[in-house]
Amino acid sequence: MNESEAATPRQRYRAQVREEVKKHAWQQIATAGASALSLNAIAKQMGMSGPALYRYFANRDELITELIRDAYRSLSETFRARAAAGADLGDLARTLRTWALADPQRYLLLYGTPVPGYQAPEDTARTADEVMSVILDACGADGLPALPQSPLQAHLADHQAWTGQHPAGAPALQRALTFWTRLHGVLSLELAGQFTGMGFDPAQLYAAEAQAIAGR
Amino acid sequence: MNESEAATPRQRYRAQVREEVKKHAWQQIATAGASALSLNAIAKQMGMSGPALYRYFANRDELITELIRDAYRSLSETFRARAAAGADLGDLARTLRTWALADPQRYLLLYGTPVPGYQAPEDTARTADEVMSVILDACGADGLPALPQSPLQAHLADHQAWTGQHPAGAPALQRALTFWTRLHGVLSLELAGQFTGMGFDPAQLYAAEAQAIAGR
DNA sequence: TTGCTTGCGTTAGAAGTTATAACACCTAGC
DNA sequence: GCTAGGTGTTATAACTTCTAACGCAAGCAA
Repeated sequence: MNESEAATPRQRYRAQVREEVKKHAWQQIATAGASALSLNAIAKQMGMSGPALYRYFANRDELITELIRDAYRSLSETFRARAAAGADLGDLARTLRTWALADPQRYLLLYGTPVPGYQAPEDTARTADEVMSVILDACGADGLPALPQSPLQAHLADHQAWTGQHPAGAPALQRALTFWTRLHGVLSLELAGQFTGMGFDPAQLYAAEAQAIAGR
Repeated sequence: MNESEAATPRQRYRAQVREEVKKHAWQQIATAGASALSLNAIAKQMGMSGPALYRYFANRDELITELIRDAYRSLSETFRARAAAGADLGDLARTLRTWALADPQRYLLLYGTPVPGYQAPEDTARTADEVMSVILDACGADGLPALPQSPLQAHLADHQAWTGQHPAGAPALQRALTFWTRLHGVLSLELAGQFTGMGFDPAQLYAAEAQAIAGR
């Protein structure tokens, strides 16, 4: 938004083209995965020659990073909107699955296998923190099912670099992390197709895990 | 083994070269990920010209498939050996983490983001079933911590395509699946580097999850 | 209105990649 | 010892990313 309503016509045009490039990029990623994304193919689809795209993105990595940025923003906005509408932890779990299934490769771009050594830019980490912050808020609610007592809570209480200034107690910290890892566990295996042919419904497995952490 | 002690010297040589190719492939994967694996680069490392490798692997996909096959075999053998030595479910959890950390990209090759549409060959599915079978065995033991009752158990009892002829009850089925998804959730996020900078120790989170499923 | 600057798209090209084809050689086995 | 099959070679096609050099045209300013 900030980009497309820029002052000069050139900036507006530029923003518009960048958006179109990203649109085609998402299409390619959805069908063949991020590793198969080709700047050249995108350029051809848009009716221009390959090197022209480099006016808009310095290289392939920059485009992918921009896609990651957008994906994090989308997830963060979705979560904050639901939280603002009064969602509890269980609602957030369902929201996450809906968001992931809407575009599996988008989820996997954020949480799937990264290239070894890839360093996410600073601002995406901050957007990811927004997501975690919403989860932490919801983990502070009353009436959530008990989690097994474990030495983990003491450890987390002593190592809260990731919580920022969030005033969450040790049980909430454990619940938030567990929320993340358990739901990601089901979701990523489902999206990777590891459950296909096994016969059961991944949604029910997911729901059971969500209920164990977030209750009814 | 079966391959390298083959009859003719040519077959023996062939098997030897294939092994060396795979060795270099694993090195490349470990440092740059599977998507960066280059047959050409491997050939140069081995002191031969690019196309020579195609005598040994029909194409890149076939090499990667072979690596996946080997990885599954390694995991299955590791698990069956531990089980034969009397390992319980908690031991298997620790075994899994050790195996994964020994070569993160090997774990991610099996359980990370796949190329959309990639179909694993039949025999790898069977090797993966061996792993699940060992887990199911361990899930049938007495004295494991209770899992929350949920409609999932009824659903799993009705949809057991994946259990083969394994005589496991519904609680064991749920435990086995949960073992897989929860441990994978922690492990994959850790290997993907999602915990770096958060301050806590992933091993403790993993241990807590392992204990919740497998007990002490 | 007349420039001038800046940005955009082009082609050309270097350095990679996967993969096929055609050819030479060597070796294993008859 | 000879022959056939397996192995490695080079050449080539069709891709990829990305840089360089060029021309054009649109926006901005005097």
